[in-house]
Amino acid sequence: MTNPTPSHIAAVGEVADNARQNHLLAMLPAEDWHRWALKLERVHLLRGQVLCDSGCAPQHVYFPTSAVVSLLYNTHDGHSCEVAIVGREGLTGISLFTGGDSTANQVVVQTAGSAFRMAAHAVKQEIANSAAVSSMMLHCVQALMAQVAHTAACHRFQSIDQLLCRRLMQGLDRANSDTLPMTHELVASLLGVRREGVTSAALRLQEDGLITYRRGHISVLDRARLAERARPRFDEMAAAA
Amino acid sequence: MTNPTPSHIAAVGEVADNARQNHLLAMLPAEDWHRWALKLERVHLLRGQVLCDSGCAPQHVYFPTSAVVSLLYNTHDGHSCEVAIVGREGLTGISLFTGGDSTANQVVVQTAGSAFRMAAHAVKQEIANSAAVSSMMLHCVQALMAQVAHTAACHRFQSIDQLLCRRLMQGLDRANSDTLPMTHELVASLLGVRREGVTSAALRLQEDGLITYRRGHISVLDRARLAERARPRFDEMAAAA
DNA sequence: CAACGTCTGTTCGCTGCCGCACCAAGCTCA
DNA sequence: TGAGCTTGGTGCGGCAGCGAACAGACGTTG
Repeated sequence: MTNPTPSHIAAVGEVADNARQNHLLAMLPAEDWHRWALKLERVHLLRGQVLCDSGCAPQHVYFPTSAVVSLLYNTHDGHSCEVAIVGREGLTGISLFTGGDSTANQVVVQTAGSAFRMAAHAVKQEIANSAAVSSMMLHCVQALMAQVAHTAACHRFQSIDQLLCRRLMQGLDRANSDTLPMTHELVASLLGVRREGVTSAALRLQEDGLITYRRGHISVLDRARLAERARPRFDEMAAAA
Repeated sequence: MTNPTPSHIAAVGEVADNARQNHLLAMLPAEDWHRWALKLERVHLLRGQVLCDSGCAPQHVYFPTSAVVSLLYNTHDGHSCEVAIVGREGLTGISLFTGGDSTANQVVVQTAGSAFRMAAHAVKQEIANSAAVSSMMLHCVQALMAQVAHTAACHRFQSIDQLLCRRLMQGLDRANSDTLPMTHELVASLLGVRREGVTSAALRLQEDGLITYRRGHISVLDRARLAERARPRFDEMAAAA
């Protein structure tokens, strides 16, 4: 939407204004940020765009601002499911940091939007030169690990209803509105379940007034009850007792 | 089994002899290893021992040699399942490195055996002072992440049979013999399924000559076919075609 | 405006897993 | 040696999710 800025100075100004919408970039100390603003590039990410394929080394590290991306695990038999989700609170491409030059995960854009990116070689330089930067990466790794472990547990114990609730919450946390741009089909592929399963789960949630939806858009009406429902019923029993 | 060594020098010698059975310790460059031998402590780990509870900061980093430990994810409703497994190829307590001072995961000893450990504060010093050490930690994080992501996918797509095969393979890779010391009940709790489910899966595997077992011990007879069976049948179809 | 492709709703039979209950065969320890 | 706990084997009803197939509704595009 914004026109290309005519001068380099103005471009840097724009970066400064917008890039800090990403929480990680916002937390960078001034001395690092000064260099970073020159090395960051603003990009618009399109839904479905593959930022990094499984088995490949990332070419860039992406810091989403309004975009939301998924980390997908592809099995050798063609199935795939989402193991983590990254929005303005994080970054993609930590394998550049952890050293193995390829990720097991495919990184795909789920919600179109803006992101800032830095080339792989520049990131490696920054990591080597700044303690604050590598500390940032470490926290990111920690958060990602927790998220993936949580996903593993949810995939074992939760019903489709619960998985859907949880996924909607995750999307909501990273979106600007209460409406998420996703079809039942898409949700199904992220959760690793059938489309029909998602449809009937969504119907139940809609009947109960938690969400409403139309062709390709799911709107959350009652976030609190959605969060409650994302957790196993054993909880409710304990709470009721 | 070995008696406590009378002198400090002898103790260091013992550490040098045995600790390097852990692959990470074995790869440390000589200059780092020189310091490490003085800071490492040999411990014998007992089955069921909790090395670090979820929500707590690890007191030590453990480098298993003959022991095998599990990383468990505990849900708030009392369920739990294994998200990763660590043997002589790795270490526990990476959260000391990634910075958040608590892990989401509980670390429990599955197979009794030896390990070497270093106190948390000493580890932090080492990480700060040696590039080789932090590189080692990074690779470890990478490997762990891959393992957890794989677990997430398996929990979604695999049957109990496949989960069992996979878990036996993982155990085997880290054991000294073909016999794993585990009951059906234990396996069930690690996989997050019913004990009966494990029993019937084990029966099938036994009928097919892949394993044999008796009270608390599972022996793998045909590792190749076990590995093959751990993968979804879609693979076999593709391979057959 | 009409045609087409995408998205959602619905059905049916089947399978795998769950929860429960019970029994038999080890192993351990007094 | 015998009591008692642990471990493994079995059966049964029930349900959630799968696979496949089809129909209607929506939106976009020519």
